Amino acid sequence: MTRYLVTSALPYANGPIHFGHVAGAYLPADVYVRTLRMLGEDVLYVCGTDEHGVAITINAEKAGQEYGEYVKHWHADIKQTFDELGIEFDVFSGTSQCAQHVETSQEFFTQLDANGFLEKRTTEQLFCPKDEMFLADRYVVGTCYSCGKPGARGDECPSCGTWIDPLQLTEPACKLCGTTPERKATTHWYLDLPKLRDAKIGDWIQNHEWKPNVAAFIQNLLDDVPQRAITRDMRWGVPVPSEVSGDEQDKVLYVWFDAPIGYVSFTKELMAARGTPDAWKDWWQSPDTRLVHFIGKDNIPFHCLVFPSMLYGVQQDYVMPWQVPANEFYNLAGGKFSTSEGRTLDLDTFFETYDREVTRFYILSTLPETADAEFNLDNLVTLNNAALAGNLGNLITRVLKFIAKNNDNQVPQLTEAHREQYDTMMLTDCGEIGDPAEWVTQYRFRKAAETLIANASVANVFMQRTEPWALRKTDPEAAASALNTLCEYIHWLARWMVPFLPNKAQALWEMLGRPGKVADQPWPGVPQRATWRSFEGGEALGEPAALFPRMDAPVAADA
RNA sequence: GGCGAGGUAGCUCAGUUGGUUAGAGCACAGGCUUCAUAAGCCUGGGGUCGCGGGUUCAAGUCCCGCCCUCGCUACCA
Repeated sequence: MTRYLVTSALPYANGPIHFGHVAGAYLPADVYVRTLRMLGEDVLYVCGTDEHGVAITINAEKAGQEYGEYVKHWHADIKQTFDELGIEFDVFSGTSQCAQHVETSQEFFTQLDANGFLEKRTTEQLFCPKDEMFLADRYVVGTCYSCGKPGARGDECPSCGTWIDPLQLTEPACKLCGTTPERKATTHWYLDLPKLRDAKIGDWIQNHEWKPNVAAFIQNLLDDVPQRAITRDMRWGVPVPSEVSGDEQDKVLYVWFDAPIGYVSFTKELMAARGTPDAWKDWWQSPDTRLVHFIGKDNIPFHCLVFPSMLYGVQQDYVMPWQVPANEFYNLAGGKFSTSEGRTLDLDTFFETYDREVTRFYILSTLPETADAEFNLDNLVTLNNAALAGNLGNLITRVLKFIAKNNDNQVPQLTEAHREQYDTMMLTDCGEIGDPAEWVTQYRFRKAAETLIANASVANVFMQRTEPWALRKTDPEAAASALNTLCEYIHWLARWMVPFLPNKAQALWEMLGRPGKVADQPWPGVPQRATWRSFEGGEALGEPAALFPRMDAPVAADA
């Protein structure tokens, strides 16, 4: 049986997560997973924080915290944001916390080495004699040899954008203590991407079907793949396995090497917790698995080239990615979200004013699927008032309050004589609009959200045409039948809403007097004339309430 | 510097492999309705598709040049 193994890019445990991340990799994945589950598919959704790397050690030291303490803080912070937005993983671990991660990463490294896909090389690097450590990447600062300006980092000059070779920096200095570093030889391992490309990955990439924006991105990727160093001289990280390292001391796997392996080790952790420690193989080493990576576009090279190369290179029948529905970037009205530049929203304050699920729906409606898009508060308010409050929400209250007032809050009776006419009226338009899930499975989430609203609109038209408020005076049976039909349709909408608005869907479910969790219902698909009705008439309804209060226009931003 | 994306109605955006009068939502105007969250329904106005060339019977859609905006550049999706 087909299995869907869904991952979202591991967020870096170095700061709060923002809507840009949410829109890029997490919210679409969550909607996808919820939809597949209701469709009856076997799905596993894996994520966790990426907790190694130089940026974390620098910032933890600045904050005066232990590395482990530092990443746990951000792990919890990030997890809370996901909880607030209703993003639910099967496992949300972390690369420094997961018990299986070190062993799994080391196995990858050892196997790649044994299979001839690693190369060991010795080069000169900068070493700080005072701190007694090699100055990897951003641990070294200096004057740019290209533009002559100070402030260049060991990897890149922020002034002119030149990709820096730290050995050539003018007046290099240790970022921690300012000491002038010296050159010292060090040995590292390199992932032989050219060899992996020629062995398999090149053909695989060429022949794989990618989402259009992904295909455009990776087109030139293969021509000039370099070998990449996958080890670093530091202590925070997964140690290079001793059987390979030999005499080399204090070397860890480079963070981008061990991070994606987290997808595998977190799966192992989950299965171990479930008491079936070998079950991870059913997901990672089975031809029945469809591996789907949700990422932002900056992660395309990793997930389309590097990680597949690693999965192939260990030669243990790992699955290759099935789809990589990468999104473009989601900006904050006018510029990008950036924690470091203060272009960000304080989510705690934000959620005091703006409903979480409305926010979730707005982000889904504006996802950067094909091009960069932006988050705009005015548009969020407009979407809420027009589509959610005016269309979907008002449909629900106008029908249910009418029934509460005039039919003792019970589902009105359908008279057989009216069934065909009302089925036709309701289902013809709805059939043309179609099933939101069909768009979800094509990763067209904006279109899916739009389809949900368009379907609600069908019922507003139905009510306008049948006019039950007038009809009940002239033909009560017809009026009851029309209202019965509207109840059926809202019953349908409640299930369609689940992936997009999970809590609102549940609230609606209860207003309809339905027991249990709506998320446990099977996906209803497009209503079919012969089978779509399920109310007998006479069922007690719950208390009708407005699901989507109107919002006031936001106060003009002081930006 | 390298790479990439985008410039389509007032606003936010759709526009498959080039093919009849360029679409949606919001906003705006007029009409209808009163069950409902000043909500709903119907109709309408509004665009020489960034600029200049080219290919073609036919281009928003392909090619060349230019202008503008933005992003990435491997440790912020």
